[in-house]
Amino acid sequence: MKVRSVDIGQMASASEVIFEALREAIVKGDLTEGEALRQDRIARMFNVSRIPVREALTRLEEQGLVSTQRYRGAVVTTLSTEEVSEIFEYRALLEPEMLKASVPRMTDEALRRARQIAAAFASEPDSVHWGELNRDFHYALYEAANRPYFLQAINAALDRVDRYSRIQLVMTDGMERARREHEAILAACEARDATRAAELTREHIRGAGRSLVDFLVRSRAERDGTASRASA
Amino acid sequence: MKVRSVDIGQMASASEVIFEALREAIVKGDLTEGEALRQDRIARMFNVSRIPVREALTRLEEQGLVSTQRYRGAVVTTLSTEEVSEIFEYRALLEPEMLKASVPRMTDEALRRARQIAAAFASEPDSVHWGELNRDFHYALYEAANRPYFLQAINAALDRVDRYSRIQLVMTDGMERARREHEAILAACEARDATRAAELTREHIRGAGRSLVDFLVRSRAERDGTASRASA
DNA sequence: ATATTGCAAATTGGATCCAAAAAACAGATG
DNA sequence: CATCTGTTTTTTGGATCCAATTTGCAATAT
Repeated sequence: MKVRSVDIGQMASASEVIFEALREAIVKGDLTEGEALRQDRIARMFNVSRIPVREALTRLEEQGLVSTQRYRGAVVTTLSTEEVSEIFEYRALLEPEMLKASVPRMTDEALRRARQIAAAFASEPDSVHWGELNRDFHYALYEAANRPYFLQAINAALDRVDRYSRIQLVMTDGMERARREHEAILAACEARDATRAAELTREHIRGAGRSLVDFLVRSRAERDGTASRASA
Repeated sequence: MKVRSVDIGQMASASEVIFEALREAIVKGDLTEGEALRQDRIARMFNVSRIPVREALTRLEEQGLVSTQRYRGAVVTTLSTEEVSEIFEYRALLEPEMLKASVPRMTDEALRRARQIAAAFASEPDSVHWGELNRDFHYALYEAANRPYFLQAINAALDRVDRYSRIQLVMTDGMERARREHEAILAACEARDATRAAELTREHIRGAGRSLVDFLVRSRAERDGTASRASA
């Protein structure tokens, strides 16, 4: 009898493992902006040579999560407030369009899943899994649009600003507000009102962007202020 | 006397050179879809080891220009008609927005440059530099918007579909039509009518997308037809 | 004390070598 | 003849080694 082997998912390559680990660490904010990523150190952490580490860093650079200078190594990218603002404008353009395409095609099953995730938001007001849930929620809404390129673009944008969003969410009332807005967007989807869902999404993103930029401007001004006082 | 060294632009790394060369070859269509990219062969072409070649291929994969399978190497990406269509929708969303932001900020100098490039279109109906000119034209129009992330996103999308566009342009009346539409967009910019310029751009891209997808569907159907006849 | 110069250490980019996997091929078997 | 099987060849992923460059630091000069 032929036993179909179960190895559907290939054993991941070393560089893949490292790439995913670093990517998650950066997105979640465990690696802070400006932090240097030494090839040798990372290689030892994973018990591999520097070669797969370099491949992972190359990919991260291509995604804009780290920036490297020749012979000087890689550091976690720091986004200026202008860049954060631009990325939110970008999301505010793409995501409503995505949702508009998705709503007419969403199955009841997809709506149920989205509602389930929305419920999880309410029950878990701590921010540990917030980013994860946020992704899942948006993914559940956008999935039916069946636009892989759009989805990838949206995810890339999310990756870049996620760590900033997380900081802001816990420091302000952002979490409660996001929960309410998600609820409204989901309700519009359930009512099959694509236009309204898109409009709400646009405002949701614009609002989140504004308050994040605001938060960054203030906290950076303060930091620079104390820094200059300290150095003076 | 202090002589400021002149090496403003660092000597490019080997992987950078290879990356740019392969990228251009793929975008221009010199490397055709599905073509295998052997590390060893490329390494010998550039007189380097496989290491910088692998870095270049990793970057190309991250940009979606090649796709690799573990232990099986890299091939130039083939886009389905659905993917081409989606990328044009994406461009049709981003580029008008970009232009709308750009028009109010365009200097007379920028307009002059754009007009100069538009003139070059007319004088050089051959398609050799068409893609190049097309990029330059759009870049001249979008530059003033001062949105690097949008620009990068647009360029990435252009890179993916450029080689298909080029084929279609020479096979149909696309070149003449594009020239006319560019003229109209530029006129709207010169009249500082951002809304109209954006609308024309959207239709320009939508139209180009439709006719390209149409062209691809037909030429691929024919190819598969002859192929199956040949193999039968 | 501060700026400058000349090593030494740390770090990266690339070359060479080796192991693992896939593809190509040849012979055996139904 | 098609198919299976074992072997050889090709090709990729990763380890180790070396060269080029930057960085840290000490000694010196101003």
